[in-house]
Amino acid sequence: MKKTHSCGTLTADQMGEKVSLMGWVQRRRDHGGIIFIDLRDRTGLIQVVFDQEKSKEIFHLAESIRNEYVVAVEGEISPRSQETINPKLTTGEIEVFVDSLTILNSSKTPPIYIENDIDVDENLRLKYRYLDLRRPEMQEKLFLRHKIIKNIRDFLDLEGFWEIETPVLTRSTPEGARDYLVPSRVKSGSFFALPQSPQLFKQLLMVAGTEKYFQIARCFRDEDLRADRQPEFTQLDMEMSFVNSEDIMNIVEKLIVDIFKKVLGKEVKYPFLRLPYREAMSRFGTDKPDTRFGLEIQDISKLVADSEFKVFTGALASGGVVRGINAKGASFSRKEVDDLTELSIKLGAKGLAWFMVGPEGLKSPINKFFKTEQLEELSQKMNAEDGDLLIFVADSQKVAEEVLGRLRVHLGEKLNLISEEDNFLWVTDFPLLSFDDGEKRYVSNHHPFTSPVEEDINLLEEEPLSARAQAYDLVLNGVEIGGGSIRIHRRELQERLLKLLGFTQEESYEKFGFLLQAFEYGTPPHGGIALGLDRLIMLMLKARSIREVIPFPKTASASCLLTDAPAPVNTEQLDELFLRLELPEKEDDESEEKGC
RNA sequence: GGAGCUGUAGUGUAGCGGUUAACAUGCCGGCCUGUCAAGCCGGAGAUCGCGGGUUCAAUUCCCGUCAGCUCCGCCA
Repeated sequence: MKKTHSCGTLTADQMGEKVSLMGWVQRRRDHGGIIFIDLRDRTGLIQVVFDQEKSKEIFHLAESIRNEYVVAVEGEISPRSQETINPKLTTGEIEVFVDSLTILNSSKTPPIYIENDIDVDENLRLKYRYLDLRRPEMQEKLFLRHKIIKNIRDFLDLEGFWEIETPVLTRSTPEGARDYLVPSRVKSGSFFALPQSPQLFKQLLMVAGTEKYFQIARCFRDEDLRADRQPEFTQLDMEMSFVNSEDIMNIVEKLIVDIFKKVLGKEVKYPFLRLPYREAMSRFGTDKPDTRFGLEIQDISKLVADSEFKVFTGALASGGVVRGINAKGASFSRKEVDDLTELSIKLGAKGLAWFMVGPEGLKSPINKFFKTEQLEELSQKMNAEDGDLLIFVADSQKVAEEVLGRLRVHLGEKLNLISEEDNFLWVTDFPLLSFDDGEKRYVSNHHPFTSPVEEDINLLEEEPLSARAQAYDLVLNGVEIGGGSIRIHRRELQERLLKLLGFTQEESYEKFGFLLQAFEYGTPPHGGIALGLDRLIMLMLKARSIREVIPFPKTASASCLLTDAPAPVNTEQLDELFLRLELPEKEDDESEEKGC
């Protein structure tokens, strides 16, 4: 017997046709003399009917069927009588009268319901992921993920990109995230690292003359997890030769517009806003602003400079700033304002100055430190209206931006100001370097292969922090979904950068010699970008976590509840690799010999 | 590494210093020929995450631990 049709695709057009269906039993309704089964496959449900009078034998077999049994049925597509049509089912006008039944497999009662909108511990969903993935909403996610990736491939193919694979076993390079290491058996004592991204290989592909490269690349970073971070994740990795930043941003915009249109049927507005890093920080307090709502940060430093309020003037005197947000229409209670203050302190502020706006103007315990005309000016600058709440942080610029940036998002959510639209933007003009106080050296903001802006190259040695990078981040709804840059393609400049980052010449040659050498053989100017596919798909499908769009994700402690990985290995395996474990003392009973 | 939240039949929840640990759903059995969240009747099912402490008595209070989730650090 062959499956001839899919359950959810059958319509009244096939009326009278004999069909053979195979799938899972969603539900059985046994009325004694007649049994209904909702048969499910990945396309949907259809009702199949067993009539006692048609065949005692088949009917008897049908009585033994339970949920999630896998069955094959043959029968005729029949119309339902008017009263028995089920408008909730796409196949609700028809049903299949069964004249042959085979039970292909039985099933235990599943630990989770195979249906949408279940409210169940994520533990269970992950442990029985194969059942969780049977649920229609998860199947939809798998399908759309497939569609998105297929569209990306089609689009980039038409644009002349070649999909090229790069190694997963590669070498550990300094900078960046913690590497996952893989010991070499053949070269004892040496290790491969799993790639954090195919960065250097894609640059070498440009040296190799491939001009336009892309890859749906699995990347690995051994860092702690978040709702939008997994230790292994998928990037759409791209690189092009003979291009500038604009070229790359343009092609990515086209790509995004194309997949939103083709997969979701949504029109995305473009070109995307380009926001210089400095402006993003001062207006939104973050380098990945959510611009779906207002509540922008205002600077009132000048305005309050000659007030009597020591918290403000003190911060200004030590080189800080006073900045604030008008929480439009917040009309918070005193308790809510106190909670907000507490949150600010948790975020790193020393406190929160606030004014409630009433019909007579600003009201606050700190009113007395300001002259009437100062309050008036403040009102105007902040566009204060009855019912608003003005909040201010006085601190270093860095702290004020950071705290207000977070408060802004918090308020946006609390005040329900965030619209459902998809809001893309580019953040550009990042500083090339920052100074790491802990390590006492300059570190790359993007990565060490990012090219400075041409006219800033001469700043590198005397004023390194002022040099801008030819880098750009793509942000969607306040989530960073990608970043890229124009790369350095000349050995001399790359060596200068590495030196600036604190690498000795020996270290540079040892770690990056292959790249520096490659640059000596006619490397074209090039640049690229990597998009976090899981995050993009999560946002496209309005999922709450990337775990929802990754078939087999890991938990917050980076383990797989389905396979129980990672797991100990036996000593023979370690011996082959010349490895010996030296674990921190901890009463561990019998954790040896598990394997997978 | 740090903080917070959660953990009670298969599942989702309730509960309380002393109970026969409750409800819904699922499961099992019976009845039932038009249901589609089928219905009716009956039944089984819980070492209250784990360990320790306080107490005459702990699922309940305390401490620790494990697991999951969220956030901070970390994530070129």
